[in-house]
Amino acid sequence: MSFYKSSSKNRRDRILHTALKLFHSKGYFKTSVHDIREQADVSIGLIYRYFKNKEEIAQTLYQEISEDIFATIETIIAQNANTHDRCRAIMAYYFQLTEDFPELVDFIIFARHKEIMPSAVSICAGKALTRIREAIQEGINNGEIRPLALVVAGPSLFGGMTRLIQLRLIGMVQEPLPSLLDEIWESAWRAVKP
Amino acid sequence: MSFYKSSSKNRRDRILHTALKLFHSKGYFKTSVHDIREQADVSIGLIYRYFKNKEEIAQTLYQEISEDIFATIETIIAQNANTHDRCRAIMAYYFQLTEDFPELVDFIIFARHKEIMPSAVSICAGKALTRIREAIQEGINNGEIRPLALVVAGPSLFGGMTRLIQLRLIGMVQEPLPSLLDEIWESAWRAVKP
DNA sequence: GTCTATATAGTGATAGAC
DNA sequence: GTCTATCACTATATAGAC
Repeated sequence: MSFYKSSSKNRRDRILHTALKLFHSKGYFKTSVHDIREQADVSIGLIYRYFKNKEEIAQTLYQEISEDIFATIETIIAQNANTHDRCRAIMAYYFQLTEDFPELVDFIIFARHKEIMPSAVSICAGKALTRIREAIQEGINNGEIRPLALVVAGPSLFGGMTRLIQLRLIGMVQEPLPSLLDEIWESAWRAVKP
Repeated sequence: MSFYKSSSKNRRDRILHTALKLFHSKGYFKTSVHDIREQADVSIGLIYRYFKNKEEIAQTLYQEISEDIFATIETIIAQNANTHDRCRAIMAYYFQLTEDFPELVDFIIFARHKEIMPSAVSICAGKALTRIREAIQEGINNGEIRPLALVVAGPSLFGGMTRLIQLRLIGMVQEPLPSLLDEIWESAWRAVKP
């Protein structure tokens, strides 16, 4: 479906794919449009035909990736019956995503969006994150999770995961994340279960 | 002691202080040396007399702040007798630091150091973080913490805190963090206690 | 120590041919 | 749709006076 899943022949997708790779390896601000041009093997003119400017490349990236992740989260929630199973499946999904597409996770979770896309309207939340919070709230309401403020329950459940992903991305964790899932999930759930 | 604690008359400290403020509000890459010049009310020439280049400003910032934080962590560890009390005090410290000097915490924890300071030698770890990890390992060894891999225990204990700080910095948490300390600490400790 | 003025290079973005 | 050539600007960094 998305530009990052196939090494697209489609030129627009190739631009996006290349941009994401470079944003990850060099950082957004150190990546020039000329860098993208060179690596994607297209012309400057073509890039500016598809995207108004560099920021719009980042915005497109953000939107398309967010959409994909959100869809998966929805599916996971639909396929699992309770908060425990849902959250665990979500964690497994993010871990696998990090192994398969590290540059994608880096961009969507750890990029400084306000800095990169100042003109975008408050995306910092992200649809997926909102959906996850709703699921947690439901768990609190029905007693699966002990009565915590939502603002605390979220970080309690997923803070460890987020930190592990970050450490993995900067090379400070050697183990593939899925191999740590059982252990970190056990911790996360102990933190919030009644 | 440090440049950020007093609104220094010292010009070098004023440059550092101003740079940190701007790195936080605009981001490192969108802050030009001329911006720093203007806000700090000094000349370009003076900035380049004290610092080789823009990156060295960031490095100095990182080093001096790290040093301060590390010293505090050492003190906290010395003043508390066990892992539980030490880690809780560390969490309280970071929360208070975030309220008092948000731009400092933002820079030291969430800046993309590899991107900003590519020529610096592997600072991503940070002395303070290493020290904290040692304290956790000690807790695992003496049975205060259940037998977890260190790579999992760290994020389990402090992942929630880190995430809360991040959310607070981007304005998605309204409550002052110290008011959430009891609740998040309870979660953190439940996650790792035997 | 502190300043102003300037060199240099690279970046985002456009124009216009094919 | 796709390309090349080029503009206008900004930013880093230096030179050299006081």
